[in-house]
Amino acid sequence: MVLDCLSDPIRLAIVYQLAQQEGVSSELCCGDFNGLAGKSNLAYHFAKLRECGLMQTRVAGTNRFMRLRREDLDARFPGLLDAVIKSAAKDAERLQLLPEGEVVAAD
Amino acid sequence: MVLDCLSDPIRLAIVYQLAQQEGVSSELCCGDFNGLAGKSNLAYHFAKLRECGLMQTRVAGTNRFMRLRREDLDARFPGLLDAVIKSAAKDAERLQLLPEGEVVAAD
DNA sequence: CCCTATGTTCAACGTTTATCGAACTATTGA
DNA sequence: TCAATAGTTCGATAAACGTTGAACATAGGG
Repeated sequence: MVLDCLSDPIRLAIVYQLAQQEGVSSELCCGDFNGLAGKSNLAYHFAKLRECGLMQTRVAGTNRFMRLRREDLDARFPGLLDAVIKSAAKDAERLQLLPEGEVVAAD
Repeated sequence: MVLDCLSDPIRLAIVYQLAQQEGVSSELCCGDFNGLAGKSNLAYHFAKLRECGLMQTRVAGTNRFMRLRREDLDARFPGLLDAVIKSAAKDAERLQLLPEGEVVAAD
């Protein structure tokens, strides 16, 4: 179930952004992901991520703040989250570097 | 793509059995997985696993021997395969131990 | 040379999935 | 109180997925 959840590009991006917040506020609210998809689509993905235990939601007024369930995940799937995030980081690097290289060359 | 591949229970079982062969022959042939699904269904899953670079096929006579592409995977997704296999092992343990406990108690 | 065993390919199917817009709930601020 | 903001829920739709059986290819043994 967790692997299936992580295999969707939008959900992986959500998890990745949440992981980058670890050590800072550890939290992001729904609106912070508006660039990834429409609101109703995001709510769908949030529900899936919650269902399989990947994240947790805290309601504060009209906002919902979400965070990774890092400890539970590391206990049940040791090393998995780190490996996935590290791979996602490598991909993000590649995807950012390659187009820049072409744009600069075309200038 | 790799995560999507690993998120199917049959493909995960295939990868898991292949991982257990590492250090022994490192290979299994199609027929060794007949318990998991029908032949044509297995061929479909084999193709998916090959497509995303998880395994490799060697043809020998009327048999096809498959092996994990461990080195390539560890290079591109460090720690991922190990984490997934370790988690699968924990699950296999749970699934085997729980029923046995009840059978022994009912004896 | 045929027959069997091993796998793949193809077409069909039912199910699940992601996506969208519209309607809805609830909270905040004027 | 009214309007705006932040999210969720629902229904519909199109695409992708897993599964199956039948037909096909190919190698090995009698």
